[in-house]
Amino acid sequence: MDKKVRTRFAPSPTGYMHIGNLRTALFTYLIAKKNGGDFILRIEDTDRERYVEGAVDVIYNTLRDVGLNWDEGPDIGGPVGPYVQSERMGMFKQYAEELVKKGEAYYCFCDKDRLAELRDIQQASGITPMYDRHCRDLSQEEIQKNLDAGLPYVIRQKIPTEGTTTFHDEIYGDITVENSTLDDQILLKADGMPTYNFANVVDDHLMGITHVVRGNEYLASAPKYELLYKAFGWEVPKYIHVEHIMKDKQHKLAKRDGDASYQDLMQKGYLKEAVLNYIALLGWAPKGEEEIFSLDELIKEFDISGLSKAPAIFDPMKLKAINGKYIKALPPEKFAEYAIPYIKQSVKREDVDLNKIAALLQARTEVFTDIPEQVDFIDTLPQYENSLYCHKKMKTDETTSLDALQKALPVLESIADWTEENIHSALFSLVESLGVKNGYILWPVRVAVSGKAFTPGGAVELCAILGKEDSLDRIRKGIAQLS
RNA sequence: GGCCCCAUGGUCAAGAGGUUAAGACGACGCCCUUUCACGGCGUAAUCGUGGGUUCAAUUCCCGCUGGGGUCACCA
Repeated sequence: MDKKVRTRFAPSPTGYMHIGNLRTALFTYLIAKKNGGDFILRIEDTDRERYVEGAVDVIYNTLRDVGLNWDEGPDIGGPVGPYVQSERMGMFKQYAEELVKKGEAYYCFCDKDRLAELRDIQQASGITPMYDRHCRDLSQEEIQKNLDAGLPYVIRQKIPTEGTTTFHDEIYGDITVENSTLDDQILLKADGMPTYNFANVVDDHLMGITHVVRGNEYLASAPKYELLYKAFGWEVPKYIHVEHIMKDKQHKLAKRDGDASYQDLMQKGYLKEAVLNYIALLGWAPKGEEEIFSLDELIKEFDISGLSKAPAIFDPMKLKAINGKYIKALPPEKFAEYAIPYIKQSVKREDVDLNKIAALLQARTEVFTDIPEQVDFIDTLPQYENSLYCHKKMKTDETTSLDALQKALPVLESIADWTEENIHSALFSLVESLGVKNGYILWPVRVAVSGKAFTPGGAVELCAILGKEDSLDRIRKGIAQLS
């Protein structure tokens, strides 16, 4: 029987959750849960330069918000802690030294100046910059002498000079590269701290990680990882390299694009379920035709074979559409709860029924931030052109509209109890007695009352919301404007 | 530039050596409807390009083109 699946999400606390990152977390989580395994959170906070106050909370909050709950992590602990990389720093030196003993790594005393100079020369002559292995074959005596003299050193990986290295990726298959193209990368820095690549390999091994999901940018360093695992004699985890999320064909979705982070999207009025659902679909395709999935459904549906090899372009339209589906599926009370703050942004008057407005809005809202503009006519009737009254299909124009409004006004004035039902029957009996099409009366009324071409609801609903006095007032204004 | 990866409609994408080349978003058209929306129905791709292999390739191989990634004592 296979051992238990363990996956990990290992973000750097930058204070920003890119949706590509969140998607990686999602896939990582899904692979674990799909196989009844554990999802582990490891914070990679060793980059002090990039440290941002409160950034770890952004990670916690985002993950919790969308329901990606971790089984082990900094806050809840676990058997293979610590789960914050800065607290693990002391443990890497011994592993680097173990590799030196095995002849898989070596001490390097080259200083940064020499390396910079080397790089300059190589670049100038059009060669790919690589360490020239100056210290690779130092004698035991030389090494000892330097060590005794207290010279600073790093430990480098000893890459085979010949042959090829092949690693396996679950979506790309086998990938082979010439060892001669691989650099003798630094494992342990002069300050005794591990480099990212080295720490990653050791941490993943120590934490028993079985599947590594990471961005495609790591594909190029994967052979070096492969070699490291082999050097240690450790079992290599399964790799799943996922492609980037693009803004367009040649640019990755970046922070400045405004759609790039989970926080951006939340601010724009998207539902977290919709965002999670949409990003799952970016670079992954379900087997069937269904596209709307809850997190639990994703666990059932997800399969690595559906992952794409090509980058995917982020499509705000599609996100909107999916968000709209989630909004329509919301219980009306829930929708009202979300929508009312947005309605209040443009509706300040207090004599209108916000819940009623919300009910009208639900079927025609794709994103909450669209709401204020849809209901801005409620507080004040906007200026509008008489051309709004003209509708070829309704066969209305300025003349017929004036007539319609003049006929509708007294009928509406006579309504004692201003309810939607009463308005409806009053207007429809007028239509009937005149023997005209519904639109003959209703279209002009709606225009007069809203001043807009598109409104959330028809004439009857709008009148009911605005109240008798305001509705009649607006109709009178319409009559005046048309006269 | 070296190395690696990728390439089906505007976008996300399914797909198999021989199919009418799914579906979704968007677009367009029609229907429903008191507008818009919602809903329903329908329309639009020969699979980047040039060569192979094959009875047959969009599906396999090679070149080209295009795009992406990567080449730090950063993570």
